[in-house]
Amino acid sequence: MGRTPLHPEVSQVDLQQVLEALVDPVRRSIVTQLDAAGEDLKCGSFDIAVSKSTATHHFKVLREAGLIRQYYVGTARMNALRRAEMDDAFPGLLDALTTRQAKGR
Amino acid sequence: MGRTPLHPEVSQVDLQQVLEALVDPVRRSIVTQLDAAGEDLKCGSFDIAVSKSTATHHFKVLREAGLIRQYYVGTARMNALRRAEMDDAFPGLLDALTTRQAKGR
DNA sequence: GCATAAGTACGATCGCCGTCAAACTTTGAT
DNA sequence: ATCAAAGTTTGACGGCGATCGTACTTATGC
Repeated sequence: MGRTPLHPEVSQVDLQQVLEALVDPVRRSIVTQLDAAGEDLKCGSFDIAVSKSTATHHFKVLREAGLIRQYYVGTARMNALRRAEMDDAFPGLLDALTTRQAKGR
Repeated sequence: MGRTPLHPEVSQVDLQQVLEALVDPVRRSIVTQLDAAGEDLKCGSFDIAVSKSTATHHFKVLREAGLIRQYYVGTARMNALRRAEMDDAFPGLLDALTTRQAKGR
């Protein structure tokens, strides 16, 4: 497995790429689950209804958009929401999507 | 032409539909131009690099997502940003996209 | 009435994106 | 050493959406 995956600086990511990442319901669900958990989660512990290979794809898109940071712990790949950095680069965006109001709708 | 086009209540629109509308750069540009103008604009006065039929399609998507309200004035179709209603339904979302910071990136 | 302006409606095309299965890799446990 | 667990990689497939041109509709102005 690739030792440490590539992570962009959030300053290198543009709004377009972030929105393309967040428009997919599976990926947005990953983000909200991470936000709700308040801790890093391994890929396998998300509640998403897709195959493993599809999940890998979604995590990659989120990582390349600067939304999550990934690192290995044994065989497990952990996922961390890059909240502070995203809030700094795109103020209010994640807030607008992780509100209970937003998740309900 | 259809006299008065259909407009959903914002309460009938879900976040998924709004994001799908806003993820397209042409449509997001329409929204930011409306926001910057601070007044209603006719379809023809937007700075977008697509054909008229494509433009019609984009305005329809924005209208059905509850983002704009359309009405006729003569042969011109006017477009109004439904700011207050969207802010009420999805707090902070439009703010996050119309910030100068967001537009620059 | 006629021409022009401003959009709309309708197909058709084309590329991208989400999806999966299958084969593979790496790590940890027995 | 083997085996299982957890992801990754690759290739293929299918559907949806952005785009355009053409033909059509409606209103305004002369």
